[in-house]
Amino acid sequence: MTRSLQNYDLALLFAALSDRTRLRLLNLMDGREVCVCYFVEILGQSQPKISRHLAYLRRAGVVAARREGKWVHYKIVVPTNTGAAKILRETLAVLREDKGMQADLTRLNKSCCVPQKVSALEGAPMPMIIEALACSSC
Amino acid sequence: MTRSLQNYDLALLFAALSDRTRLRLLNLMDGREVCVCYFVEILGQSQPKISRHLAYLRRAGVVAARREGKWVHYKIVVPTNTGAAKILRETLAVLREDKGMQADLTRLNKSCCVPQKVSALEGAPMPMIIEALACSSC
DNA sequence: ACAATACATTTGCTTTAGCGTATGCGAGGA
DNA sequence: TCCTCGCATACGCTAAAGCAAATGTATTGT
Repeated sequence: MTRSLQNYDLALLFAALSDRTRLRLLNLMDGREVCVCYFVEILGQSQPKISRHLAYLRRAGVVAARREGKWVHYKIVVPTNTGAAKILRETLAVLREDKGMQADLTRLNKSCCVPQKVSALEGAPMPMIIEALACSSC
Repeated sequence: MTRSLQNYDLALLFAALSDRTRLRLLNLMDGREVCVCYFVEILGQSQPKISRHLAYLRRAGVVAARREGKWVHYKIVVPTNTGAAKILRETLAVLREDKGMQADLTRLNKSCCVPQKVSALEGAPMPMIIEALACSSC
């Protein structure tokens, strides 16, 4: 059914999406489960900063974390609210048209296909393609 | 064409949408051009507060103001960016399902159909239905 | 058990958001 | 011209966001 939870807190979702760094993180997670170390490497920003923004996204219920040994993987969680889900998916679609976002993805692909070239990523688990974002209604 | 301006500042749009009061204002403007005095009356909040939030929405390019004598009317401006437009329209759709938002609209209809019953609105221009938000592609 | 790795969290700081109160400004009306 | 109305903005404050730097905490390797 196309029913949504009553009175979904849209403002909270938008607050999570209102920061460029967080949008870059979401763009990197679009269709993928990504290890934190990649975020740090690709965005070229401090690890605590990345971690804080990921925590923000987690508290807003937009992403989920999964531990695997030393590493932690993040992926997008599509909201159960139908409208919020559409908004998130449309957001990702808009990000795909942004040059900076495309550049981030290019660097991610370069890094993960030849991780040994990026010393910081030696032995890091590769980003994994997931289908959780398949468009169900838009 | 379905082309969008490169690198639209999504974060700015989301910042504008990340506040409950601003979402209530947008909901009242959904398909309507509304005079500021109605916002003050319906939301039951101070005039400067309403005015500041309207200014925030204006700076984000989400609404436009039109002066008519002493009164100022506000209406939603759908972004030229295709994706941003979809996000805004979907946002309005989600708001329509919110009980609080529905209550706001009920009060707006009551106030504007019998403005003489609300002393604060004596002589105020009525909200005007507009078609600017007609769904063009969603 | 000890050290190193990969993240998370705390601390201290600066910036910005949001609010109430007071004030400014443009458009009528007397 | 002065006053009032409708709205916008400035001011002073408090709370929250965002950052860098330091510290804490699992997990793994030795």
